[in-house]
Amino acid sequence: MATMGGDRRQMMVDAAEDKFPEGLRVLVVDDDRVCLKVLEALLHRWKYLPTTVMDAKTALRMLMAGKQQFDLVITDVCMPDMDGFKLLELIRLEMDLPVIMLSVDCDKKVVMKGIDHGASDFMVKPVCAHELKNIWQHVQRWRNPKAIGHISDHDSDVQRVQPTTADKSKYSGNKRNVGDDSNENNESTHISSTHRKPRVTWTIELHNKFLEAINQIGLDRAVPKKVLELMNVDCLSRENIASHLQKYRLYLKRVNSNPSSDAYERRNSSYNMNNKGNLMHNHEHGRWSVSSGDTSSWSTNNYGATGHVASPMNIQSNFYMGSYLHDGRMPRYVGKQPSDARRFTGFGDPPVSLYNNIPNEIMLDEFPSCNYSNSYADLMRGKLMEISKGKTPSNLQSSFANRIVDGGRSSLVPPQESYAMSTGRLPLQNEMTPFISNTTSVGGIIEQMAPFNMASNTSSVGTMLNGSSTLDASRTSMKDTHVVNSERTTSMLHNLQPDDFVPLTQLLDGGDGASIVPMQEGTLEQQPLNDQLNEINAFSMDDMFSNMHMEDFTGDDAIVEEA
DNA sequence: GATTAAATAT
DNA sequence: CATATTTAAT
Repeated sequence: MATMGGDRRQMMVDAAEDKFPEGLRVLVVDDDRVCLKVLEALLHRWKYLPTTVMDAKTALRMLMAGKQQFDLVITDVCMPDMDGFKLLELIRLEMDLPVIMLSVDCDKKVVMKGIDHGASDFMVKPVCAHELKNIWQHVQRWRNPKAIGHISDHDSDVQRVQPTTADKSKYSGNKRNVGDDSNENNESTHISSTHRKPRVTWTIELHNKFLEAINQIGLDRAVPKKVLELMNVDCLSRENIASHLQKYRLYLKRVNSNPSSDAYERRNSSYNMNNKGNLMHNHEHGRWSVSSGDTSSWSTNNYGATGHVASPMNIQSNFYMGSYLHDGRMPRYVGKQPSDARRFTGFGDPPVSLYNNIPNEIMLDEFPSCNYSNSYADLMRGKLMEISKGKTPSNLQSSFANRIVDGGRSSLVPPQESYAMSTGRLPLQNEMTPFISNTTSVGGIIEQMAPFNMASNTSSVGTMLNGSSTLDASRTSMKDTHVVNSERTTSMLHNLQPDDFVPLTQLLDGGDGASIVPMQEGTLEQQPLNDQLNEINAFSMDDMFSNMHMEDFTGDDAIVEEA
Protein backbone atom coordinates (compact mmCIF):
# COMPACT_ATOMS: atom_id res chain seq x y z
CA MET A 1 0.00 0.00 0.00
CA ALA A 2 0.89 3.44 -0.39
CA THR A 3 2.27 3.63 3.00
CA MET A 4 4.94 1.26 2.39
CA GLY A 5 8.02 2.96 1.31
CA GLY A 6 11.41 1.56 1.07
CA ASP A 7 12.38 1.55 4.64
CA ARG A 8 8.86 0.78 5.52
CA ARG A 9 9.34 -2.36 3.72
CA GLN A 10 12.42 -3.08 5.61
CA MET A 11 10.54 -2.39 8.67
CA MET A 12 8.04 -4.92 7.77
CA VAL A 13 10.69 -7.37 7.09
CA ASP A 14 12.04 -6.77 10.48
CA ALA A 15 8.67 -7.17 11.87
CA ALA A 16 8.30 -10.42 10.16
CA GLU A 17 11.28 -11.56 12.01
CA ASP A 18 9.72 -10.33 15.09
CA LYS A 19 11.92 -7.44 15.39
CA PHE A 20 10.12 -4.63 16.87
CA PRO A 21 9.74 -2.02 14.23
CA GLU A 22 10.30 1.52 15.12
CA GLY A 23 8.87 4.58 13.69
CA LEU A 24 5.52 3.36 12.58
CA ARG A 25 3.39 6.34 11.93
CA VAL A 26 0.24 6.26 13.90
CA LEU A 27 -2.59 8.65 13.52
CA VAL A 28 -4.52 8.98 16.70
CA VAL A 29 -7.99 10.39 16.63
CA ASP A 30 -9.84 11.30 19.75
CA ASP A 31 -11.80 14.29 20.79
CA ASP A 32 -10.62 13.89 24.32
CA ARG A 33 -7.50 15.88 24.74
CA VAL A 34 -6.34 13.94 27.71
CA CYS A 35 -6.68 10.65 26.02
CA LEU A 36 -4.89 12.00 23.10
CA LYS A 37 -2.00 13.07 25.19
CA VAL A 38 -1.81 9.85 27.02
CA LEU A 39 -1.87 7.86 23.87
CA GLU A 40 0.69 10.03 22.31
CA ALA A 41 2.99 9.54 25.23
CA LEU A 42 2.51 5.85 25.31
CA LEU A 43 3.07 5.52 21.65
CA HIS A 44 6.20 7.48 21.92
CA ARG A 45 7.37 5.21 24.57
CA TRP A 46 7.13 2.36 22.17
CA LYS A 47 8.86 4.23 19.49
CA TYR A 48 5.92 4.91 17.34
CA LEU A 49 5.52 8.20 15.63
CA PRO A 50 2.13 9.41 16.68
CA THR A 51 0.22 12.24 15.17
CA THR A 52 -2.81 13.36 17.01
CA VAL A 53 -6.00 14.86 15.80
CA MET A 54 -9.12 15.77 17.62
CA ASP A 55 -11.72 15.12 15.07
CA ALA A 56 -12.42 12.57 12.46
CA LYS A 57 -12.82 14.93 9.61
CA THR A 58 -9.44 16.37 10.06
CA ALA A 59 -8.06 12.93 10.42
CA LEU A 60 -9.64 11.91 7.22
CA ARG A 61 -8.33 14.92 5.48
CA MET A 62 -4.88 14.15 6.63
CA LEU A 63 -5.16 10.61 5.55
CA MET A 64 -6.49 11.57 2.22
CA ALA A 65 -3.91 14.15 1.71
CA GLY A 66 -1.77 11.27 0.89
CA LYS A 67 1.26 13.19 1.71
CA GLN A 68 1.20 12.13 5.23
CA GLN A 69 1.48 8.56 5.20
CA PHE A 70 0.39 6.58 8.11
CA ASP A 71 0.79 3.02 8.94
CA LEU A 72 -1.99 2.73 11.39
CA VAL A 73 -4.93 4.64 12.71
CA ILE A 74 -6.23 4.56 16.22
CA THR A 75 -9.56 6.17 16.64
CA ASP A 76 -11.96 6.72 19.40
CA VAL A 77 -15.48 5.64 18.79
CA CYS A 78 -17.37 8.49 20.27
CA MET A 79 -16.63 11.76 18.72
CA PRO A 80 -18.87 14.64 17.95
CA ASP A 81 -18.40 15.33 14.33
CA MET A 82 -18.11 11.89 13.01
CA ASP A 83 -17.89 8.82 15.05
CA GLY A 84 -15.19 6.27 14.84
CA PHE A 85 -17.27 3.82 12.91
CA LYS A 86 -17.93 6.27 10.23
CA LEU A 87 -14.33 7.15 10.07
CA LEU A 88 -13.45 3.53 9.94
CA GLU A 89 -15.87 3.04 7.18
CA LEU A 90 -14.47 5.82 5.15
CA ILE A 91 -10.98 4.69 5.68
CA ARG A 92 -11.89 1.24 4.54
CA LEU A 93 -13.44 2.65 1.52
CA GLU A 94 -10.69 4.90 0.54
CA MET A 95 -7.54 3.41 1.76
CA ASP A 96 -5.79 0.51 2.99
CA LEU A 97 -4.91 0.90 6.56
CA PRO A 98 -5.35 -1.01 9.73
CA VAL A 99 -7.55 0.79 12.17
CA ILE A 100 -7.79 0.23 15.85
CA MET A 101 -10.90 1.34 17.59
CA LEU A 102 -10.89 2.78 20.99
CA SER A 103 -13.78 3.18 23.34
CA VAL A 104 -14.79 3.32 26.92
CA ASP A 105 -17.67 1.22 26.00
CA CYS A 106 -16.79 -2.38 26.03
CA ASP A 107 -20.20 -3.53 25.18
CA LYS A 108 -19.99 -6.52 23.02
CA LYS A 109 -22.16 -4.98 20.41
CA VAL A 110 -20.00 -2.01 20.09
CA VAL A 111 -16.93 -4.07 19.89
CA MET A 112 -18.40 -6.31 17.31
CA LYS A 113 -19.54 -3.45 15.30
CA GLY A 114 -16.04 -2.21 15.16
CA ILE A 115 -14.67 -5.54 14.20
CA ASP A 116 -17.35 -6.14 11.72
CA HIS A 117 -16.62 -2.96 10.06
CA GLY A 118 -13.08 -3.81 9.62
CA ALA A 119 -11.31 -2.64 12.67
CA SER A 120 -8.12 -4.47 13.26
CA ASP A 121 -8.57 -4.33 16.92
CA PHE A 122 -10.73 -2.85 19.55
CA MET A 123 -9.31 -1.48 22.72
CA VAL A 124 -11.18 -0.43 25.73
CA LYS A 125 -10.17 2.69 27.50
CA PRO A 126 -8.22 3.26 29.43
CA VAL A 127 -5.55 1.73 27.40
CA CYS A 128 -2.47 0.48 29.09
CA ALA A 129 0.97 0.81 27.79
CA HIS A 130 1.50 -2.79 27.03
CA GLU A 131 -1.58 -2.87 24.96
CA LEU A 132 -0.06 -0.42 22.65
CA LYS A 133 3.25 -2.00 22.45
CA ASN A 134 2.33 -4.54 19.91
CA ILE A 135 0.03 -2.67 17.71
CA TRP A 136 2.68 -2.79 15.09
CA GLN A 137 1.66 -6.33 14.58
CA HIS A 138 -1.58 -5.14 13.24
CA VAL A 139 0.22 -3.25 10.64
CA GLN A 140 2.20 -6.18 9.74
CA ARG A 141 -0.63 -8.52 9.71
CA TRP A 142 -2.61 -6.14 7.70
CA ARG A 143 0.04 -6.18 5.12
CA ASN A 144 0.83 -9.73 5.25
CA PRO A 145 -1.80 -11.81 6.82
CA LYS A 146 -0.02 -15.01 6.78
CA ALA A 147 3.10 -13.82 8.36
CA ILE A 148 2.06 -13.53 11.88
CA GLY A 149 -0.08 -15.42 14.14
CA HIS A 150 -1.53 -13.59 16.97
CA ILE A 151 -0.99 -10.24 18.22
CA SER A 152 0.54 -10.91 21.47
CA ASP A 153 -0.76 -8.86 24.13
CA HIS A 154 -2.03 -10.01 27.24
CA ASP A 155 -4.49 -7.51 27.71
CA SER A 156 -6.28 -6.76 30.71
CA ASP A 157 -9.86 -6.84 30.15
CA VAL A 158 -9.41 -5.54 26.79
CA GLN A 159 -11.69 -7.11 24.40
CA ARG A 160 -9.70 -8.30 21.64
CA VAL A 161 -11.86 -9.68 19.13
CA GLN A 162 -10.14 -11.25 16.35
CA PRO A 163 -11.84 -13.59 14.20
CA THR A 164 -9.93 -16.70 13.97
CA THR A 165 -10.41 -16.75 10.36
CA ALA A 166 -8.28 -13.79 10.23
CA ASP A 167 -5.00 -15.41 10.51
CA LYS A 168 -5.95 -17.98 8.16
CA SER A 169 -6.57 -15.90 5.28
CA LYS A 170 -4.25 -17.02 2.75
CA TYR A 171 -3.95 -16.19 -0.77
CA SER A 172 -3.33 -12.96 -2.00
CA GLY A 173 -6.28 -12.46 -3.84
CA ASN A 174 -7.81 -9.94 -1.90
CA LYS A 175 -8.78 -7.45 -4.22
CA ARG A 176 -9.95 -4.67 -2.32
CA ASN A 177 -11.94 -2.85 -4.60
CA VAL A 178 -12.61 0.58 -4.10
CA GLY A 179 -9.81 2.81 -4.22
CA ASP A 180 -7.35 0.23 -3.94
CA ASP A 181 -4.64 2.58 -4.23
CA SER A 182 -2.32 -0.06 -3.58
CA ASN A 183 0.31 0.01 -5.96
CA GLU A 184 2.70 -2.47 -4.94
CA ASN A 185 2.54 -5.56 -6.60
CA ASN A 186 0.17 -7.99 -5.56
CA GLU A 187 1.61 -9.30 -2.47
CA SER A 188 1.10 -6.15 -0.74
CA THR A 189 -2.50 -6.18 -0.81
CA HIS A 190 -3.58 -8.02 1.98
CA ILE A 191 -6.59 -8.62 3.50
CA SER A 192 -7.59 -7.17 6.49
CA SER A 193 -6.54 -9.78 8.72
CA THR A 194 -9.68 -9.44 10.52
CA HIS A 195 -11.80 -9.86 7.54
CA ARG A 196 -13.31 -12.27 5.35
CA LYS A 197 -12.55 -11.93 1.79
CA PRO A 198 -14.83 -9.70 -0.07
CA ARG A 199 -17.62 -11.57 -1.51
CA VAL A 200 -17.50 -11.95 -5.20
CA THR A 201 -20.67 -11.57 -7.04
CA TRP A 202 -20.94 -13.76 -10.00
CA THR A 203 -22.47 -11.55 -12.49
CA ILE A 204 -23.84 -12.80 -15.64
CA GLU A 205 -20.84 -11.59 -17.43
CA LEU A 206 -18.59 -13.38 -15.12
CA HIS A 207 -20.55 -16.50 -15.34
CA ASN A 208 -20.51 -16.31 -19.04
CA LYS A 209 -16.83 -16.07 -18.99
CA PHE A 210 -16.74 -18.91 -16.68
CA LEU A 211 -18.83 -20.95 -19.01
CA GLU A 212 -16.72 -20.05 -21.90
CA ALA A 213 -13.75 -21.28 -20.09
CA ILE A 214 -15.47 -24.42 -19.09
CA ASN A 215 -16.54 -25.01 -22.59
CA GLN A 216 -13.15 -24.53 -23.84
CA ILE A 217 -11.59 -26.82 -21.41
CA GLY A 218 -14.32 -29.30 -21.16
CA LEU A 219 -16.34 -29.79 -18.12
CA ASP A 220 -14.50 -32.75 -16.92
CA ARG A 221 -11.15 -31.33 -17.40
CA ALA A 222 -11.95 -28.02 -16.00
CA VAL A 223 -10.13 -27.23 -12.89
CA PRO A 224 -10.18 -23.97 -11.10
CA LYS A 225 -6.76 -22.96 -12.06
CA LYS A 226 -7.31 -23.38 -15.72
CA VAL A 227 -10.61 -21.75 -15.65
CA LEU A 228 -9.11 -18.88 -13.89
CA GLU A 229 -6.49 -18.50 -16.51
CA LEU A 230 -8.92 -18.62 -19.30
CA MET A 231 -11.24 -16.22 -17.76
CA ASN A 232 -8.55 -13.81 -17.26
CA VAL A 233 -10.41 -11.76 -14.81
CA ASP A 234 -8.19 -10.39 -12.37
CA CYS A 235 -10.29 -10.04 -9.43
CA LEU A 236 -10.96 -13.62 -9.08
CA SER A 237 -8.98 -16.04 -7.12
CA ARG A 238 -8.65 -19.66 -7.70
CA GLU A 239 -10.83 -20.20 -4.71
CA ASN A 240 -13.55 -18.12 -6.16
CA ILE A 241 -13.51 -20.22 -9.20
CA ALA A 242 -13.37 -23.39 -7.26
CA SER A 243 -16.32 -22.36 -5.28
CA HIS A 244 -18.25 -21.45 -8.31
CA LEU A 245 -17.25 -24.55 -10.09
CA GLN A 246 -18.41 -26.57 -7.23
CA LYS A 247 -21.72 -24.91 -7.27
CA TYR A 248 -21.97 -25.27 -10.94
CA ARG A 249 -21.24 -28.93 -10.87
CA LEU A 250 -23.71 -29.50 -8.18
CA TYR A 251 -26.16 -27.70 -10.21
CA LEU A 252 -25.52 -29.78 -13.22
CA LYS A 253 -25.75 -32.89 -11.27
CA ARG A 254 -28.97 -31.95 -9.82
CA VAL A 255 -30.45 -30.89 -12.98
CA ASN A 256 -29.43 -33.96 -14.79
CA SER A 257 -30.32 -36.46 -12.29
CA ASN A 258 -33.46 -35.07 -11.12
CA PRO A 259 -35.57 -34.20 -13.95
CA SER A 260 -38.54 -34.46 -11.85
CA SER A 261 -37.52 -31.36 -10.27
CA ASP A 262 -39.35 -29.71 -12.94
CA ALA A 263 -42.18 -31.39 -14.51
CA TYR A 264 -42.58 -28.73 -16.94
CA GLU A 265 -39.17 -29.01 -18.07
CA ARG A 266 -39.52 -32.62 -18.56
CA ARG A 267 -42.51 -32.23 -20.63
CA ASN A 268 -40.86 -29.83 -22.80
CA SER A 269 -37.55 -31.22 -22.71
CA SER A 270 -37.27 -31.78 -26.29
CA TYR A 271 -38.28 -28.39 -26.97
CA ASN A 272 -36.20 -27.18 -24.34
CA MET A 273 -33.15 -28.78 -25.41
CA ASN A 274 -33.23 -27.57 -28.70
CA ASN A 275 -34.56 -24.63 -28.06
CA LYS A 276 -33.51 -21.50 -27.84
CA GLY A 277 -35.46 -20.79 -25.18
CA ASN A 278 -35.14 -20.74 -21.66
CA LEU A 279 -37.97 -21.86 -19.88
CA MET A 280 -38.98 -20.13 -17.02
CA HIS A 281 -39.82 -22.35 -14.47
CA ASN A 282 -40.41 -22.67 -11.10
CA HIS A 283 -38.68 -21.07 -8.55
CA GLU A 284 -38.44 -21.44 -5.05
CA HIS A 285 -39.57 -19.15 -2.50
CA GLY A 286 -41.24 -17.03 -4.89
CA ARG A 287 -38.33 -16.65 -7.06
CA TRP A 288 -38.32 -17.43 -10.62
CA SER A 289 -35.61 -19.01 -12.37
CA VAL A 290 -34.87 -19.38 -15.88
CA SER A 291 -33.92 -22.58 -17.14
CA SER A 292 -32.63 -22.83 -20.43
CA GLY A 293 -31.06 -24.90 -22.80
CA ASP A 294 -28.55 -22.37 -23.28
CA THR A 295 -25.78 -21.33 -21.37
CA SER A 296 -26.02 -17.90 -20.93
CA SER A 297 -29.33 -17.08 -20.02
CA TRP A 298 -30.04 -16.01 -16.65
CA SER A 299 -32.32 -14.16 -14.78
CA THR A 300 -30.98 -11.11 -13.53
CA ASN A 301 -32.88 -10.54 -10.52
CA ASN A 302 -34.33 -12.84 -8.14
CA TYR A 303 -37.37 -13.10 -10.09
CA GLY A 304 -35.78 -13.90 -13.24
CA ALA A 305 -36.43 -10.54 -14.45
CA THR A 306 -34.22 -10.73 -17.27
CA GLY A 307 -33.55 -13.25 -19.68
CA HIS A 308 -30.74 -13.30 -21.90
CA VAL A 309 -30.34 -15.38 -24.66
CA ALA A 310 -27.18 -15.89 -25.93
CA SER A 311 -26.60 -19.12 -26.38
CA PRO A 312 -23.87 -20.98 -27.52
CA MET A 313 -25.21 -24.17 -27.99
CA ASN A 314 -22.30 -25.96 -27.14
CA ILE A 315 -23.17 -28.85 -25.48
CA GLN A 316 -21.39 -30.20 -22.68
CA SER A 317 -21.77 -33.61 -22.05
CA ASN A 318 -25.24 -33.05 -21.56
CA PHE A 319 -27.52 -30.68 -22.86
CA TYR A 320 -27.73 -28.67 -19.91
CA MET A 321 -24.47 -27.43 -20.32
CA GLY A 322 -25.05 -24.15 -19.99
CA SER A 323 -27.74 -23.32 -18.04
CA TYR A 324 -26.60 -22.17 -14.89
CA LEU A 325 -29.42 -21.61 -12.94
CA HIS A 326 -30.00 -23.98 -10.61
CA ASP A 327 -32.35 -24.00 -8.25
CA GLY A 328 -34.10 -21.06 -8.73
CA ARG A 329 -31.60 -19.11 -7.06
CA MET A 330 -28.38 -19.48 -8.66
CA PRO A 331 -28.67 -16.67 -10.90
CA ARG A 332 -29.57 -14.07 -8.63
CA TYR A 333 -26.91 -11.91 -9.71
CA VAL A 334 -27.97 -8.54 -10.19
CA GLY A 335 -25.14 -7.25 -11.92
CA LYS A 336 -26.77 -5.67 -14.80
CA GLN A 337 -29.98 -5.03 -13.35
CA PRO A 338 -29.71 -1.52 -14.28
CA SER A 339 -29.98 -2.19 -17.87
CA ASP A 340 -32.92 -4.24 -17.38
CA ALA A 341 -34.51 -1.80 -15.24
CA ARG A 342 -33.97 0.74 -17.81
CA ARG A 343 -35.44 -1.47 -20.29
CA PHE A 344 -38.61 -1.58 -18.45
CA THR A 345 -38.85 1.95 -17.69
CA GLY A 346 -40.32 2.71 -20.90
CA PHE A 347 -37.80 4.75 -22.57
CA GLY A 348 -36.38 3.78 -25.72
CA ASP A 349 -38.51 1.96 -28.01
CA PRO A 350 -42.09 1.92 -27.47
CA PRO A 351 -42.83 -1.32 -25.95
CA VAL A 352 -45.44 -1.95 -28.38
CA SER A 353 -42.99 -2.62 -31.00
CA LEU A 354 -41.63 -5.26 -28.90
CA TYR A 355 -44.37 -7.44 -29.72
CA ASN A 356 -44.06 -6.94 -33.22
CA ASN A 357 -47.39 -6.29 -34.55
CA ILE A 358 -49.17 -8.15 -32.04
CA PRO A 359 -51.65 -5.96 -30.45
CA ASN A 360 -50.98 -5.31 -26.93
CA GLU A 361 -54.34 -6.30 -25.98
CA ILE A 362 -53.70 -9.68 -27.15
CA MET A 363 -50.51 -9.92 -25.44
CA LEU A 364 -51.92 -8.75 -22.32
CA ASP A 365 -54.74 -11.04 -22.49
CA GLU A 366 -52.78 -13.92 -23.50
CA PHE A 367 -50.38 -13.75 -20.80
CA PRO A 368 -52.51 -13.72 -17.87
CA SER A 369 -54.63 -16.16 -19.54
CA CYS A 370 -53.07 -18.57 -17.36
CA ASN A 371 -56.09 -18.22 -15.45
CA TYR A 372 -54.71 -17.14 -12.30
CA SER A 373 -56.18 -13.96 -11.67
CA ASN A 374 -54.18 -13.49 -8.71
CA SER A 375 -52.81 -10.24 -7.83
CA TYR A 376 -49.57 -11.04 -9.38
CA ALA A 377 -51.00 -11.54 -12.70
CA ASP A 378 -53.04 -8.52 -12.39
CA LEU A 379 -50.19 -6.57 -11.31
CA MET A 380 -48.25 -7.69 -14.19
CA ARG A 381 -50.90 -6.97 -16.48
CA GLY A 382 -51.12 -3.59 -15.09
CA LYS A 383 -47.48 -3.05 -15.47
CA LEU A 384 -47.40 -4.37 -18.87
CA MET A 385 -50.18 -2.13 -19.80
CA GLU A 386 -48.54 0.80 -18.41
CA ILE A 387 -45.44 0.05 -20.14
CA SER A 388 -46.98 -0.75 -23.37
CA LYS A 389 -48.54 2.58 -23.35
CA GLY A 390 -45.26 4.13 -23.15
CA LYS A 391 -45.57 5.09 -19.62
CA THR A 392 -43.00 4.56 -17.13
CA PRO A 393 -44.48 2.59 -14.47
CA SER A 394 -44.58 4.66 -11.49
CA ASN A 395 -42.35 2.61 -9.46
CA LEU A 396 -39.75 1.86 -11.93
CA GLN A 397 -37.19 4.42 -11.67
CA SER A 398 -34.49 4.87 -14.00
CA SER A 399 -32.37 6.35 -11.40
CA PHE A 400 -31.87 2.93 -10.37
CA ALA A 401 -29.66 2.26 -13.22
CA ASN A 402 -26.15 1.55 -12.48
CA ARG A 403 -26.61 0.59 -9.00
CA ILE A 404 -25.50 -2.60 -7.86
CA VAL A 405 -27.65 -4.07 -5.44
CA ASP A 406 -27.37 -7.44 -4.31
CA GLY A 407 -30.33 -7.94 -2.33
CA GLY A 408 -28.97 -5.57 0.08
CA ARG A 409 -25.70 -7.10 0.51
CA SER A 410 -22.90 -5.68 -1.27
CA SER A 411 -20.35 -7.64 -2.95
CA LEU A 412 -17.30 -7.24 -4.78
CA VAL A 413 -17.65 -7.14 -8.41
CA PRO A 414 -14.66 -7.09 -10.48
CA PRO A 415 -13.81 -3.67 -11.52
CA GLN A 416 -13.55 -4.55 -15.03
CA GLU A 417 -17.18 -4.95 -14.95
CA SER A 418 -17.16 -1.49 -13.83
CA TYR A 419 -19.31 -2.05 -10.98
CA ALA A 420 -18.99 -0.42 -7.79
CA MET A 421 -17.63 -2.74 -5.38
CA SER A 422 -17.52 -2.82 -1.79
CA THR A 423 -15.54 -4.61 0.64
CA GLY A 424 -16.92 -7.55 2.23
CA ARG A 425 -18.62 -5.76 4.79
CA LEU A 426 -17.13 -2.61 5.29
CA PRO A 427 -19.66 -0.72 3.67
CA LEU A 428 -22.20 -0.75 6.26
CA GLN A 429 -25.06 -2.04 4.57
CA ASN A 430 -27.25 0.62 5.55
CA GLU A 431 -25.08 3.47 5.03
CA MET A 432 -22.84 2.57 2.35
CA THR A 433 -22.80 5.77 0.83
CA PRO A 434 -20.72 5.93 -2.11
CA PHE A 435 -21.81 3.02 -4.01
CA ILE A 436 -24.90 1.57 -2.88
CA SER A 437 -26.64 4.20 -1.10
CA ASN A 438 -30.21 4.94 -1.20
CA THR A 439 -31.15 1.68 -2.38
CA THR A 440 -34.39 2.00 -0.81
CA SER A 441 -36.19 2.23 -3.97
CA VAL A 442 -34.27 -0.46 -5.51
CA GLY A 443 -35.84 -3.14 -3.58
CA GLY A 444 -39.09 -1.86 -4.64
CA ILE A 445 -38.08 -1.76 -8.16
CA ILE A 446 -36.99 -5.22 -8.16
CA GLU A 447 -40.16 -6.21 -6.65
CA GLN A 448 -41.95 -4.37 -9.25
CA MET A 449 -40.07 -5.90 -11.96
CA ALA A 450 -40.88 -9.27 -10.86
CA PRO A 451 -44.41 -9.12 -11.76
CA PHE A 452 -43.60 -7.71 -14.99
CA ASN A 453 -41.38 -10.42 -15.85
CA MET A 454 -43.56 -12.96 -14.64
CA ALA A 455 -46.03 -11.62 -16.87
CA SER A 456 -44.02 -12.25 -19.76
CA ASN A 457 -43.28 -15.55 -18.65
CA THR A 458 -46.51 -16.20 -17.63
CA SER A 459 -47.27 -16.41 -20.97
CA SER A 460 -46.45 -19.52 -19.91
CA VAL A 461 -43.83 -21.09 -20.25
CA GLY A 462 -41.22 -19.94 -20.21
CA THR A 463 -40.80 -17.60 -22.10
CA MET A 464 -39.17 -15.68 -19.83
CA LEU A 465 -36.56 -15.68 -22.04
CA ASN A 466 -38.59 -15.20 -24.93
CA GLY A 467 -40.64 -12.64 -23.40
CA SER A 468 -37.74 -10.82 -22.21
CA SER A 469 -35.77 -11.29 -25.18
CA THR A 470 -38.40 -9.87 -27.13
CA LEU A 471 -38.13 -6.89 -25.12
CA ASP A 472 -34.51 -6.89 -25.32
CA ALA A 473 -34.45 -7.31 -28.93
CA SER A 474 -36.45 -4.38 -29.54
CA ARG A 475 -34.39 -2.10 -27.64
CA THR A 476 -31.01 -3.38 -27.57
CA SER A 477 -28.26 -3.58 -29.87
CA MET A 478 -29.10 -6.84 -31.28
CA LYS A 479 -25.71 -7.99 -31.30
CA ASP A 480 -25.36 -11.14 -33.06
CA THR A 481 -23.90 -14.03 -31.50
CA HIS A 482 -22.63 -16.64 -33.67
CA VAL A 483 -23.48 -19.94 -32.63
CA VAL A 484 -22.00 -22.83 -34.12
CA ASN A 485 -23.85 -25.89 -34.14
CA SER A 486 -21.86 -28.76 -33.45
CA GLU A 487 -22.52 -29.66 -36.83
CA ARG A 488 -22.26 -27.01 -39.21
CA THR A 489 -23.67 -23.88 -39.74
CA THR A 490 -23.24 -20.96 -37.97
CA SER A 491 -26.51 -19.78 -37.27
CA MET A 492 -26.89 -16.41 -36.07
CA LEU A 493 -28.70 -16.02 -32.97
CA HIS A 494 -29.28 -12.68 -31.89
CA ASN A 495 -27.86 -12.00 -28.75
CA LEU A 496 -30.68 -10.60 -27.00
CA GLN A 497 -28.76 -9.38 -24.21
CA PRO A 498 -28.57 -5.84 -23.43
CA ASP A 499 -25.63 -4.19 -24.84
CA ASP A 500 -23.56 -4.40 -21.90
CA PHE A 501 -23.63 -8.01 -21.64
CA VAL A 502 -20.64 -9.73 -22.71
CA PRO A 503 -21.54 -11.85 -25.52
CA LEU A 504 -20.46 -15.28 -25.41
CA THR A 505 -18.07 -15.97 -27.90
CA GLN A 506 -16.79 -19.19 -28.36
CA LEU A 507 -18.39 -22.05 -28.57
CA LEU A 508 -17.63 -23.76 -31.24
CA ASP A 509 -16.33 -26.41 -29.75
CA GLY A 510 -18.46 -29.01 -30.58
CA GLY A 511 -17.59 -30.45 -27.53
CA ASP A 512 -18.95 -33.72 -27.24
CA GLY A 513 -21.04 -35.20 -29.61
CA ALA A 514 -24.08 -34.54 -27.85
CA SER A 515 -24.50 -31.33 -29.35
CA ILE A 516 -27.38 -31.62 -31.29
CA VAL A 517 -29.14 -28.63 -31.17
CA PRO A 518 -31.08 -28.88 -34.11
CA MET A 519 -33.04 -26.60 -32.46
CA GLN A 520 -33.32 -23.53 -34.09
CA GLU A 521 -34.16 -25.36 -36.97
CA GLY A 522 -37.70 -24.76 -36.73
CA THR A 523 -37.49 -21.30 -35.93
CA LEU A 524 -34.32 -19.80 -36.58
CA GLU A 525 -32.87 -21.34 -39.50
CA GLN A 526 -35.99 -21.52 -41.34
CA GLN A 527 -36.75 -18.09 -40.59
CA PRO A 528 -36.09 -15.85 -43.41
CA LEU A 529 -32.94 -14.22 -42.61
CA ASN A 530 -33.90 -11.07 -44.13
CA ASP A 531 -36.48 -10.65 -41.62
CA GLN A 532 -33.83 -9.22 -39.67
CA LEU A 533 -35.63 -7.12 -37.31
CA ASN A 534 -38.46 -9.33 -36.87
CA GLU A 535 -36.52 -12.34 -36.69
CA ILE A 536 -36.16 -12.21 -33.12
CA ASN A 537 -39.54 -11.25 -32.36
CA ALA A 538 -40.84 -13.83 -34.57
CA PHE A 539 -38.76 -16.32 -32.98
CA SER A 540 -39.65 -15.30 -29.61
CA MET A 541 -43.23 -15.12 -30.29
CA ASP A 542 -43.08 -18.35 -31.97
CA ASP A 543 -41.74 -20.02 -29.05
CA MET A 544 -44.01 -18.32 -26.88
CA PHE A 545 -47.03 -19.28 -28.68
CA SER A 546 -46.01 -22.66 -29.49
CA ASN A 547 -45.44 -23.19 -25.93
CA MET A 548 -48.64 -21.73 -25.06
CA HIS A 549 -50.44 -23.98 -27.29
CA MET A 550 -48.47 -26.91 -26.49
CA GLU A 551 -49.24 -26.63 -22.96
CA ASP A 552 -52.54 -26.06 -21.65
CA PHE A 553 -51.03 -23.93 -19.08
CA THR A 554 -52.23 -25.94 -16.33
CA GLY A 555 -48.84 -27.12 -15.83
CA ASP A 556 -47.56 -23.72 -15.64
CA ASP A 557 -50.13 -22.60 -13.42
CA ALA A 558 -49.34 -25.31 -11.18
CA ILE A 559 -45.84 -24.27 -11.19
CA VAL A 560 -46.65 -20.80 -10.61
CA GLU A 561 -48.89 -21.51 -7.81
CA GLU A 562 -46.42 -23.71 -6.28
CA ALA A 563 -44.56 -20.71 -5.53
C1' DG B 1 -36.25 -20.78 10.26
C1' DA B 2 -34.81 -22.47 5.91
C1' DT B 3 -32.19 -21.99 2.06
C1' DT B 4 -28.46 -20.36 -0.59
C1' DA B 5 -24.01 -18.25 -2.55
C1' DA B 6 -19.70 -17.83 -1.60
C1' DA B 7 -15.76 -18.33 1.60
C1' DT B 8 -13.06 -21.22 3.97
C1' DA B 9 -11.46 -25.68 5.82
C1' DT B 10 -10.04 -30.29 5.15
C1' DC C 1 -8.10 -30.32 -6.57
C1' DA C 2 -12.46 -32.07 -4.74
C1' DT C 3 -15.42 -31.96 -1.25
C1' DA C 4 -17.16 -30.57 3.25
C1' DT C 5 -18.16 -27.08 6.37
C1' DT C 6 -19.01 -22.40 7.77
C1' DT C 7 -20.68 -17.87 7.28
C1' DA C 8 -23.59 -14.29 6.11
C1' DA C 9 -27.12 -13.14 3.57
C1' DT C 10 -32.30 -13.48 2.09
